Amino acid sequence: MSNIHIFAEKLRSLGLRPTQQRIIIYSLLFDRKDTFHFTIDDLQNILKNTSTKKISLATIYNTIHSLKDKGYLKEISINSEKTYFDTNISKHHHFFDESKRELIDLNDKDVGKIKIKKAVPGKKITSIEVLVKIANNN
Amino acid sequence: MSNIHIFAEKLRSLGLRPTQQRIIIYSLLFDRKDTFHFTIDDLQNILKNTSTKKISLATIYNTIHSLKDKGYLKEISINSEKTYFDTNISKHHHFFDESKRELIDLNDKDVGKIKIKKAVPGKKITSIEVLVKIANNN
DNA sequence: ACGTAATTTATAATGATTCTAAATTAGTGT
DNA sequence: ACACTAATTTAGAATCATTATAAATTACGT
Ligand SMILES: [Mn+2]
Ligand SMILES: [Mn+2]
Ligand SMILES: [Zn+2]
Ligand SMILES: [Zn+2]
Repeated sequence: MSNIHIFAEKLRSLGLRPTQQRIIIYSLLFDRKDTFHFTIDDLQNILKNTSTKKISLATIYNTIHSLKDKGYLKEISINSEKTYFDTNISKHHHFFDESKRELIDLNDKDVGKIKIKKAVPGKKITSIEVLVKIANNN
Repeated sequence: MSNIHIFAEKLRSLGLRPTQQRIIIYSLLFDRKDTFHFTIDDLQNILKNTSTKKISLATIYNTIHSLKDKGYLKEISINSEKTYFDTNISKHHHFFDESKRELIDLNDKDVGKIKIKKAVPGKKITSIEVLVKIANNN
């Protein structure tokens, strides 16, 4: 059973035709052990360097947005300069390394329980996310 | 002692000439009791509706960036659609109302102590920020 | 293989932000 | 008050990321 076939099935199960481009992108994003945090620009560069097949920028955007809409990617806003995507769609938090300007996952268990002592009338909490900025020591 | 004169002195003390445009913007931002969260677009609309003097978009950007660079405004990224600025420069957290798409301050004291149980070698924590998304009940 | 709809692609359009260079204004000295 | 100079404002152009368009290609059921 080749990975490609498995990815093709995954895509099909999402209602997305397993095109060559989607399989290449899907395997780049998900055929790895760890969470992958990336920008569209990152992805474009990696694809340029690792894939023989040229994938247009429009297709990169289309594919990422499809995967995001299907709930397979999370979008993360850290600053106005870049938009990040995250293959870890579970509830979790982040370190942001100000030096390398990259995200590192903080498991939900890595953060103590967060107590919110204020409520807004008529509103309920839908999510709580912590962003921990880090920089080089000294 | 008019407010305008006070604002003029404030600006001067920041190394910014108290021009008519800056005084108008400064008083709009800071002559209020509560924190003000806004986008450039918000500011432009408010100025259009409240000020007789027309202020160019370039000047709005210039002024906001000057104030941000001087540490009098904080920039906040919630999502990729808009960039928010915050007149509250103290360490604090936020509610983000998904319905109204607006920010509400969460005082540092309104959030229980946050314990980060993971460290990154060679890195130190420079800030911890919590974003609590809220939506209409039911 | 054929037909058709889905997808990809090059390219154009958009929108927010930044840049540019000319016009205006604020502060200084007379 | 007037003149001078540097700082600031401004309209408009440039840039950059993202989205839209519409023609070419591909996937897939028949
Ligand atoms: Mn990169
Ligand atoms: Mn608004
Ligand atoms: Zn993550
Ligand atoms: Zn705030």
